[in-house]
Amino acid sequence: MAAKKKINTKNTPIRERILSTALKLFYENGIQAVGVDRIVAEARVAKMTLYSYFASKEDLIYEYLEVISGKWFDDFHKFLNTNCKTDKERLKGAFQFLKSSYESTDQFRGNAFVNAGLEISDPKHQVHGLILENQEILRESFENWAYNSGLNNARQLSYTLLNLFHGATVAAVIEDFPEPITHAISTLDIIIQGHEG
Amino acid sequence: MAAKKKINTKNTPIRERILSTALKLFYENGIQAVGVDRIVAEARVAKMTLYSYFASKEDLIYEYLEVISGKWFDDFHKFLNTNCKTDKERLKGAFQFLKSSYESTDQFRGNAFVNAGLEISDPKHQVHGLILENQEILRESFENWAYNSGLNNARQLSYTLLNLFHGATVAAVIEDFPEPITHAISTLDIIIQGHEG
DNA sequence: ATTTTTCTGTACAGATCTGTACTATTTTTT
DNA sequence: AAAAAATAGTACAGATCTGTACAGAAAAAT
Repeated sequence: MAAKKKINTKNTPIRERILSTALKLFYENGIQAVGVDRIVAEARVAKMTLYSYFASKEDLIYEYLEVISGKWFDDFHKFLNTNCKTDKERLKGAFQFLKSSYESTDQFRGNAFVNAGLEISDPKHQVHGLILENQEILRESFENWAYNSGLNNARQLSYTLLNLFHGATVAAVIEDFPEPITHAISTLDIIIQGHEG
Repeated sequence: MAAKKKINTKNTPIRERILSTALKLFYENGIQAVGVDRIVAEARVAKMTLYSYFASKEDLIYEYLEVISGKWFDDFHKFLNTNCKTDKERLKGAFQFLKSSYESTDQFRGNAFVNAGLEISDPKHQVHGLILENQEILRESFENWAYNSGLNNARQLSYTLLNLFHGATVAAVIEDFPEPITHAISTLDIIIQGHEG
């Protein structure tokens, strides 16, 4: 993979333009469905320029996931910090963030990692490590918040919330409506109450 | 689409062989990732034979979803009828079926409809109607079972269970482990208890 | 202002994709 | 056994995909 080719390492706006275009296209249409030609066309860049910054489409995919991971967690924590005071509020805040993502994104396509994980079926593929890492970070956040809130079975609750999180996301994408997320939010109290006392 | 071409309508074993091969390949690898050449190769059939039974790959995809839908619901109800007596047991049985699917399938890739829905990003695509139909049938089953069990907010509970169902499925695929399903099962009681009395 | 680097645009190689043409072979029907 | 239908196998058209070659224009550096 990624042979001996000199890659331009400068951080020019052009590189950003290519990456952000790839970001948008990969997210909205899926990775396999988007060709390099389309990326360079929408980024208004020569194909050779793209290949001077990225060794291959594979590398571009990998960086896409890295960037979108950082972006997602940034937005996530920013949302939680401005909307939640306690860790218990953060448990619910995570789902409210999901809803706000649906509403603010012009074309909501769910979780980029879940989509990538389902699209790339080979579990030994390079990107699967990154995907698992992300899910684990989110789950651990749930677990910590639950533990700090004095809830019992914090670990199991974290898995439940992660399930619910994924399920609501997927269902919202498929149905093309935010209802599943709304339903998840209104169920949260019941689930959390079940872990109290 | 699907122009004026005479399609062989006989129900020969060859047609079944093509379809079952496509079923397996589409499910395990995704729709876009599997080419017609690979289907005819693994089905040990000439390409023209495939195209004498199916007008296009698009048609094959559509029939794939139809068949796998029927198969899934068949297996689902068969499982429930042999393992559950009451509708309340069926609520849990649905998730036990999911677990048994994971264990019995040599390469578990989750819900074919969810995957197809995520893969085909255009919400106006032909297959999205079929996908939504399936999800609604499952949700209504949940709602009916919940209602017959005397649980309150049966409708909202059905959405929660559907979310949990999808979430556990997706997580199991990504993690390549059945744990998310196990966790979902052990959370069911808590959620159901929250809808009692 | 001149050199050097970067970017563009087109063209193309090689692979792969869907779908078709055509002939030979096998299977089925009569 | 002869005729008809179905299938195989190869080849190929046309489109699309990743990645590269190369000449000229634009930008940056000196």
